[in-house]
Amino acid sequence: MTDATGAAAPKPTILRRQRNDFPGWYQDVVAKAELAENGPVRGTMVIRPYGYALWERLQQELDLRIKATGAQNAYFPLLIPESYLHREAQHVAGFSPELAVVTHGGGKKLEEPVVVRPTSETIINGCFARWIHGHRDLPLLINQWANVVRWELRPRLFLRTTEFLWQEGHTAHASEQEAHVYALRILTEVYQDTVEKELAIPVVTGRKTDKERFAGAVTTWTCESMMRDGKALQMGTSHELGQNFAKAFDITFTDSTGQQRHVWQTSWGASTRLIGALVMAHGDDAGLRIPPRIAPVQAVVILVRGEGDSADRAEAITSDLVRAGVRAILDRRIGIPFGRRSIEWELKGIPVRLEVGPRELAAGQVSLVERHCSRKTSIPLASAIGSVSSALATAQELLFDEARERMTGRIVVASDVETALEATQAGFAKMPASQLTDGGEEWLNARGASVRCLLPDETGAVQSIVARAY
RNA sequence: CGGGGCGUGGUGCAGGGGUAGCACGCCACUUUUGGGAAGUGGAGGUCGCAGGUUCGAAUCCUGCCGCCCCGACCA
Repeated sequence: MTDATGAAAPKPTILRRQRNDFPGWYQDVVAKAELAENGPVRGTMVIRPYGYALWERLQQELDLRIKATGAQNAYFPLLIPESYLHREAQHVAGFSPELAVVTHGGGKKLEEPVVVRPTSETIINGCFARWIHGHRDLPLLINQWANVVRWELRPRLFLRTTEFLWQEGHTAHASEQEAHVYALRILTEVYQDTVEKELAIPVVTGRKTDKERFAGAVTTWTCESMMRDGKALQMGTSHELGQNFAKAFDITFTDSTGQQRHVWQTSWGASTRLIGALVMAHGDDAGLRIPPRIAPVQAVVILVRGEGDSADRAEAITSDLVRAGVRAILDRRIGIPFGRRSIEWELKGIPVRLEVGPRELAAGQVSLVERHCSRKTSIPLASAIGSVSSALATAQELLFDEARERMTGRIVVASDVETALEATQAGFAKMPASQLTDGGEEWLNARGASVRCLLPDETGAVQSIVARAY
C-alpha cells in the first residue's frame, strides 16, 4: 500500500499506543491477547482460555499461601436471604446500591427475596454462629473461591465487573490481638508476597481511611500498586471486623474461664482484578509481558519452517524443556506466516520464544527471544535448556525492578493537598495524614484523587498515599 | 436518573424509496513461508422489534427494545 507521495504507508499498529491512549490500549490488549470479552449482560465478562489460565496460576499461588496460614477451603451458597444483609447496619448500607435481588423463583414471587452474594460475610457468619461453641473451636479459618455480584454502572473488563471471581477468607478468633495479627499476616504473607514474587508488581501496604474502609470493618488493610500510567490499583484487602458481625450474628464462645464472649473476626479478598493489574503494570506497546513465575506458558518453541528433520528437533527441544520443569509449548503452525505467529506470542506476553529454523539448526543453534526486553540471541542447541531457565529467572527480576523503579520514581513527597493533587497527574503523592483533616480527603476526592492508604514513616508520623485510582 | 450517539454478514463500517455493499475474518485450491502473505474461487445478512405511509421501505413516520459514550453514583 502506498500513500500520495508513493512512499509505503506505515503499517497500523496492532494496539493503540499506551502513551497516547492508555484505556484504549488496555481494551485492545485484553481483546487481542484473548483474555476476555464482554458478556451479553452489561458488566458481565467472558474469561477466555488464556485469561482463565492466568487466573488459575494466580489461584494456585494464592491458595498455597492461604493454606500455609492454616485456612481451609469451603463453599457457601450463592443466594443469601435478604434479611441476612440487614443484620449489620454499616454492611447493608455499603452494599445495598450494588445488590442483585432475586424476587421470583420456580415461577412464583418469593416470600422473602434473596440476594446474589456481593460478599459472604453474612451467610458465613450465620454458619459460624452454629459451628463455634468453645475456645477449642478457635481460631476458625475459612476461605472460599467463588463468584460474587456487585451491580456496576461503569464496568471495565477485569478491573470492575458486575460479576467477578475471587477468594474470600473469613476467620474467627478468641482475641482482638490474634485477629489483628492474622489480618496483617494475610496482607503480607499472602497478598503482598503473591503480588510481588509472582506477579512481579511492587506494592505499598497500609491502612484505609474511614471513608475507604470496607462496610462493616473496624480497620481495612490494603496493598496498592502503581500501573504504568501512574494510577493506583488496589490489589487485595484484609479487614479487621472487630466484633461487629459477631454481635450481629451472635457468634459466641465459652472461654477457658467459662465466660461467654463474642469472637473477633477478619475477612480478606483478592479478585480477578489482579489480571487487570498484571496487564497494566507490565504491558507495553507490543502487548502483555507476563512474568515467568505466573505465566501459564513460559516458553514457546517456534518451528519456523518444516524442512528436513526440523519438526522433530523442535519437538525434542520442547519436551526437554517440559522435562526440565519449564511450562513450554511447541508452535508448529508452519502454514501461518512466521511474523504473524511472533506477534501473537508477543501479544500474549510469553516470556521466552525459541526460534528453530534451518538457519539455526545448520549452525547447531537456536534463537532465543526475550519478551521483556525484545532481545534476540543465538545460543548453542546443547545449552538451550539452561539458557531458557536463566532467561526466565532474569525476566522475573527485571520486570519487578522496572516496576519498582517506576513506582519509587513517581512517588512525590507533598506537604499539602494542592501539591499532592498535582503529583497525582503522574503518580503517587506521599503527604502527612494531618493534611487530611478539615475536609482534605473530600477536597481530593472532588478532584479525582483519593487517599489510597495510610502508613507510618520512619519517624512514626502517619503519611498518606494519594493517587488517582482504578 | 439527566445529556448525546448508535442498532445492516463473525467483526468493523458504508448506503438513506427501486436487485443488499465494502474491508477484515472464515472455507477451498495454488503459489508462498525468517516479523502482520498473495492470487483465484466460495460460504455467510428476514438491515434491532412492532405497527404505519407507499405500487415498492434497510431507507420516510410512530412506538418500543437494546447497546455505547459523557455526567451523577460506587471496594
